[in-house]
Amino acid sequence: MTLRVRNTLSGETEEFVPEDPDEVRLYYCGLTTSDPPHLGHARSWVHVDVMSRWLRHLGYDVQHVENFTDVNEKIVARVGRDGDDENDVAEHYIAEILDSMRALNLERTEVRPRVSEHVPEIIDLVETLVETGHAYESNGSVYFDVTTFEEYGKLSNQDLAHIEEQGDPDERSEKRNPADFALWKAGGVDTDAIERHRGHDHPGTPAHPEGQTWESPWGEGRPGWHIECSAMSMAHLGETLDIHVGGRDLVFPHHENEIAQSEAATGQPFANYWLHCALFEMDEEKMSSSLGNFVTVRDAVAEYGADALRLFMVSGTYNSRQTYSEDAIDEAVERWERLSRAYDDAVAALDSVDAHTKVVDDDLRAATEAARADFEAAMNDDFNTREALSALSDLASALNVHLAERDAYDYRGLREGVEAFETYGGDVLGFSFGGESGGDVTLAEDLVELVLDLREEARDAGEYERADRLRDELEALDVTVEDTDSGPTYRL
RNA sequence: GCCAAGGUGGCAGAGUCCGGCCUAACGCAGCGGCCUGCAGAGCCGCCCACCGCCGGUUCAAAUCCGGCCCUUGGCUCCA
Repeated sequence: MTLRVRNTLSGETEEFVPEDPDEVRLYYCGLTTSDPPHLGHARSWVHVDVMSRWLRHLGYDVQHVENFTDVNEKIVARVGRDGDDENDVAEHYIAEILDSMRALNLERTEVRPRVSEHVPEIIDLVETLVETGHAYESNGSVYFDVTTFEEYGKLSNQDLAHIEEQGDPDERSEKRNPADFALWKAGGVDTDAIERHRGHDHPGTPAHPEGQTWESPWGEGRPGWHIECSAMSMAHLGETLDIHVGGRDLVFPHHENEIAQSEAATGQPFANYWLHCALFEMDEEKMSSSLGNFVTVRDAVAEYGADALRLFMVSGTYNSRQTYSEDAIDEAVERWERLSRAYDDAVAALDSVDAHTKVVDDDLRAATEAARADFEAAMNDDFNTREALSALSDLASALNVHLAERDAYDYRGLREGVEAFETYGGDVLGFSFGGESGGDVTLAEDLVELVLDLREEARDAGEYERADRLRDELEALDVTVEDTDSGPTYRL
């Protein structure tokens, strides 16, 4: 069984073959450090994280690079509100981004390059493009000449002549063609752009915030938007990437331009597989920072927990848009409860069984095998996390049936089921089964158990009214009590 | 207008590239039963879709072909 992926470049699902048989070089277009990360970003993060985890599961050494765009007018627009200067603002949001990533249980990426630390590489790349005739200087700015790259438009499947028609010929008189894009921008920041981004929500900020500029062969200036990803990915992963991932909203112009400038400069394919994550929709429009219709990762994790959120994200496939709503997340919370409960119950049963038991449940073992095979097949089919999740649900059902209908447990069967949960649900989908208990949790557990002892005394005495009141009071504190044959259990 | 991705049950969302096992998965919600002092969880079962519309190909189509309608994304900063 081999991995197949949907490649935006070809429009087809292809067998995945990395350049190096043991390694996968993956680049993901990261965030601009000017706003708090929201669930839309988290959706892509989680999917890329799962892709990377699956590739590791398949045995590849994954080099996963995700950049921070810390040079941008939007950041300058935040100066005075979120920091004293551009770098300060960027640091502020990078800290929040990293916190959010940790909170979502994302695996750490190998390299997290920043634009501000790669200006020399950017200048080198621009110089190469100028020297080879693919770019030209104009009033201290440098533009990529799209007519010099025959394949321009191949990713977004657009005709250059048509793109040219869309451009505003008056917008930049210094460009040769309307579709040419800036590699290097002369002078300081674009004050119009800053005012646009500032909107009306930044009272009290300086009237004319300064943006940092860098020395270049064309004078003082700032890098263009698209060039950074080419320069940084090449710096860390070489001229040809195996996989380039990003949001579907970046296909044009950003990714198209990355291909043009990179391939024009190196003569090599920039990325062999282009994967695009679809977006969240709220009330039939995408969730985005600029529309203001977002929920921050911080708030969502606090309210629903990382596991329910991750489950919500992977309950759609990465390349299909997904509807965001409170109801949809509530469903994910319920699903997560079901999965984690099945796991917890299986582990508890396993702990109670003698490892030398002769009990064998063929149904359970067969169901576990089937779930494993289904999960593998689903992930290999263009990372179909939705199908994978259903395989995990099937496993949960099989374990529940075993626990509910057998009076003697199959040790090996249970152990295999639990291990499958840990491998596929934990290692691959990134759920934290079993939970973790810190000092406060331990104290809370002791207290809950104390209350439960009192409740058992009441129940034994037939004082159900008092017993139920204790249970209700615990429920009000988010402690769910459940009575079982072997005594009460609870979940925090 | 052009490019791209979609339109599947109350909701959500797979399956469509490689037509038949899809009278449509896994779930959530709802209903009934088992279990239980009760509740919850779990288990068993049920309810709800002829897969946007029209036409075509085929022994056979949600899946292929043609046309149309609608939604979203991109063409300006954006995961």
